Amino acid sequence: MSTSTAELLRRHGVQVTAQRLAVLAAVSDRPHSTADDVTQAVRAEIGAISRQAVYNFLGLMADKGLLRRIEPAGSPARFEDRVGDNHHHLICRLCGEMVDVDCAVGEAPCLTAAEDSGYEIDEAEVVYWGRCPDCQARPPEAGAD
Amino acid sequence: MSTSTAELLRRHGVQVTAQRLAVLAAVSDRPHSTADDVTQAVRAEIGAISRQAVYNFLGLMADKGLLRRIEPAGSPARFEDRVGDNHHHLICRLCGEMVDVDCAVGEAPCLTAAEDSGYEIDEAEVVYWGRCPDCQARPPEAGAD
DNA sequence: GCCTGGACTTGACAGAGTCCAGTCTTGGAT
DNA sequence: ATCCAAGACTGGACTCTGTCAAGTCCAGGC
Repeated sequence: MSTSTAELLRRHGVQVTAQRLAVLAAVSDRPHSTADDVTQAVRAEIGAISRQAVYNFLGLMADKGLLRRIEPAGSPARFEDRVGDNHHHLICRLCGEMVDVDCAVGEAPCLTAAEDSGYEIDEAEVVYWGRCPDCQARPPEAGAD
Repeated sequence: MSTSTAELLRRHGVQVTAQRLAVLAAVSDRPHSTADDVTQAVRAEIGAISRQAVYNFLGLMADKGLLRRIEPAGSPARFEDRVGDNHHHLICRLCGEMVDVDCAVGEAPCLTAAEDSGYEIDEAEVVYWGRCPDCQARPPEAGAD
């Protein structure tokens, strides 16, 4: 798939490098990765990359709309390559695990505010908060250990 | 109203101090304030307070459900004393200005995810992104000046 | 094979928030 | 009214994310 990934980048006027392909592969392999997760993964894959290169490229891709940046409360920014559809996220309050939730409506903005206060709204971002199955199963952690 | 504010705190088993009353007053006066905004306001009001005291108390109040903490992407945490209802926020992408939007449903979670993946959902957080009236009126800022 | 713009690296820096040790204050008990 | 202990406040160091800037290196067009 790397070939078509490279194609995709060139088509968007973005130069292709080994680092960039590895970053995209990492995000694709582990959706909802943080910049740091990506850096680790890329280093495991191609040996080395600078923090800055990762930040630059992730930011560039997010600007181009080829990656989506998610910034949940209390967490560093996360990235995913599922773009173009308008899905939302479900996040566990305890462990931070995040999963995708399809949007019933399908296109952004998928909700209309009751009163827009004169704002020109282009997106309704929805985050569902709760407890994931694992954290429900293993709940209180009452000072055990 | 400070008297009843003090009452409220005691009723929740929270000690009352001049700093705390000033912090609550500041948040009440300027909803959507950041911790730093609050610190500035309190210093103007009672002379001095430490950053730490502000963070501790805001966190405590948020835990008790007496204040609500909002953490929009790209912004430090903001606080408001409008709790108990389930309203949402409308944020300007350009200037960061934030306004409240009433929730049509009224209680959390106000939306049901299409597929909950086994999660136990307790809140649906909605953020509307757009451009505020001011930024629409004064748009491109095309490298002027 | 050369050249130039863009990508990468390194290191310093900034903003937001937390941790910790010591001191001071609140508010219940005497 | 005074004393005392819990817990609030202070100041400073520290961590974590992310950004800026200067210099070097490489992709890809000629």
